[in-house]
Amino acid sequence: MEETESDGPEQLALVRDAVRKRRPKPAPGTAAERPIAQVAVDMPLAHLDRPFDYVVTEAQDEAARPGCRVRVRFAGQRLDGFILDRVETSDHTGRLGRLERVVSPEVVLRPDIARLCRTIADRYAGTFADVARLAVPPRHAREEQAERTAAESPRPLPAFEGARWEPYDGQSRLLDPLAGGASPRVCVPTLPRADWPKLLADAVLATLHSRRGSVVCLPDVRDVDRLDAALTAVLGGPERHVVLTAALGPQARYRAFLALARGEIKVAIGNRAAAFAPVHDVGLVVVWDDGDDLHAEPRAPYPHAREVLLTRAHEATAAVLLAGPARSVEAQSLVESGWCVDLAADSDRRRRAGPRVIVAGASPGAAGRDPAGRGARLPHEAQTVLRESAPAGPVLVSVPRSGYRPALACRTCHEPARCASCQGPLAQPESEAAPACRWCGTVAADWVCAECGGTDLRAPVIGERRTAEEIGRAVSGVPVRTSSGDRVLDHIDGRPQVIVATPGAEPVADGGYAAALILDASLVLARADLRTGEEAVRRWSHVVALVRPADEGGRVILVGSASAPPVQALVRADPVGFAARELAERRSARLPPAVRLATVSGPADEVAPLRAESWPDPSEVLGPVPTDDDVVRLVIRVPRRLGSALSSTLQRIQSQRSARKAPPLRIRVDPYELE
DNA sequence: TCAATCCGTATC
DNA sequence: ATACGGATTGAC
Repeated sequence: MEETESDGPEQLALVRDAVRKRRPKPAPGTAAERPIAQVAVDMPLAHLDRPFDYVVTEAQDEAARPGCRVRVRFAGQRLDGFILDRVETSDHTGRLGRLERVVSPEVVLRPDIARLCRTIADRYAGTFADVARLAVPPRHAREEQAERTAAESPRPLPAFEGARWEPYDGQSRLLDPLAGGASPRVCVPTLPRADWPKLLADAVLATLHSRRGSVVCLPDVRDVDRLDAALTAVLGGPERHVVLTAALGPQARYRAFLALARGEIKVAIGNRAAAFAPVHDVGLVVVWDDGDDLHAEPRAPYPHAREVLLTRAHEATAAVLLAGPARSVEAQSLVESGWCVDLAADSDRRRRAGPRVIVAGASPGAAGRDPAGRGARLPHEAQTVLRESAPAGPVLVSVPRSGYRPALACRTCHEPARCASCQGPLAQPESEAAPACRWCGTVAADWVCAECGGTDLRAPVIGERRTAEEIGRAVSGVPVRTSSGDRVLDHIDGRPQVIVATPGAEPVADGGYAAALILDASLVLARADLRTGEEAVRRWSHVVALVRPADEGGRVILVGSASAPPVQALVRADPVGFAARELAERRSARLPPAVRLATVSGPADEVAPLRAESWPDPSEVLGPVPTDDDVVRLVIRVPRRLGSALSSTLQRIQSQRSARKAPPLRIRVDPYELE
């Protein structure tokens, strides 16, 4: 602390004396200043989810910084933990134990990230320890000790320029404020053929101009790779950002993590786990394609990267950029509440940027009779476009399912075909292969329908491989390739070729696709899920975004029913209008994000009594209804303003259970899917 | 009257 | 999870 004229030496001495008197005299061997460490112990029990105090010895004093890893004795066991804070006194009345060991002085869980973990744990009715495990990768001691090459004198930061952001009015509404240290919050539906990695990189660069860092979450590794390349180009080299993904392996992952934790690098990109990246002075958080379910963590307490980053932006007063070719209902909700500004390009511009979208084939009536669109799967119009466009460049064919004939049914009674030995579903994995069980692999040699005695099979669902065969017959002289699952094509050149791809596996084409076919739309829309429509628009928007604009001949043929709202959203190039409509429906159906909803799953005799819990008022308790096996599910929904009350009630239920040694129930707050 | 055991509760 | 304390039980 600096001495000022009013704080003379005498006054300082008085203050020091007062402090000394208030503090109990440190026992010999304990740290002179702030001898108490508040420790978050790595302990999954909900009723122990709070800090515990330990004494810091004199020898540990220097290394035992808030945020570092320690080892402590807790209830007779040796456990790992993080120091949350160092304080003068403890509220604990009993005897304090000592830190057994300071594992390393490295600050891996800074107080601001610890606070974020706490907020997220509370929002999702989980424990701090579970969230901290997502935030801090396992230690790699060798990497920590590695002698590091002295940082080269950094190249000057390139100037940012707003040309790419012009359609969204982004220079004045995003980039300039970011560079000036402000924190705008925006939602951007990117235009078809937009160079979105560069758009995101521009925003990161502008933020760096205010000496602030950025955190960017993208759903899958291919998206991360694309942004990685764009950042290298836009930031003038690879040294100003790091990639944080599980695919890196433990050592490289920890190296990237340390560079951020030490403040050497201020830009982190990666998949959902990167949301907690210890970027210093975070000025911007970005979520690309926030509607992709890969942003939802599959481990308890199932946080969503978008919610983590929105929380982080709120706590750190950082800017927010939600971008993607479509718009999630959650993002639309943020726009309508005024929390985010909509940077959508005007609709005329949006229409001109995209291909012409034509609906073909199955009339509404036909779709009702035959959701698989049998016979009309590749209608005449689609074949014409395929033949006309193929000479002009690559054509993308999007099919919802991978494999060859991924499902089989009885030709006579249409019942799904089942395995004779285990009742599993039958499928034909390859062109020449016999039908076999997808569960046990048993080949169904002489299949007989258990319902009607029929012996002929039909395929109500066609996978990408068989589609490629059909396309190959329809167009000759053009190579047909597939991209799906574990055999994904990342990128193709602009020569004439047909690519049959499943959602998320579409390669980027040089110069854009001349045309795209979207097949089996009615099959996709037949699913009865909360997000069926939203998900269809999201996936199809990705396809549309890869095709040349209409004035360069770009066309998209969607085979399905023209009257379905998701199809209309595509034809009218209006993903925002669709999201607004979905949100209105969620409001009237009282579903998230219009309300806060939680599910509690577990054994029937343990879940059923929870109906009588003192839930927040007002609330609706639905069920319990049986799910699989012996598990039932209870649904509780409350107005959004009571969301934190609902979460704390759920936390109390888990605490009371863990205190009496009952196993935790499966609790999900705003689950991604809800049949 | 005292040790062995059980059960509930706290875990710093 | 373990560990401790108080209550309970059973044998002398």
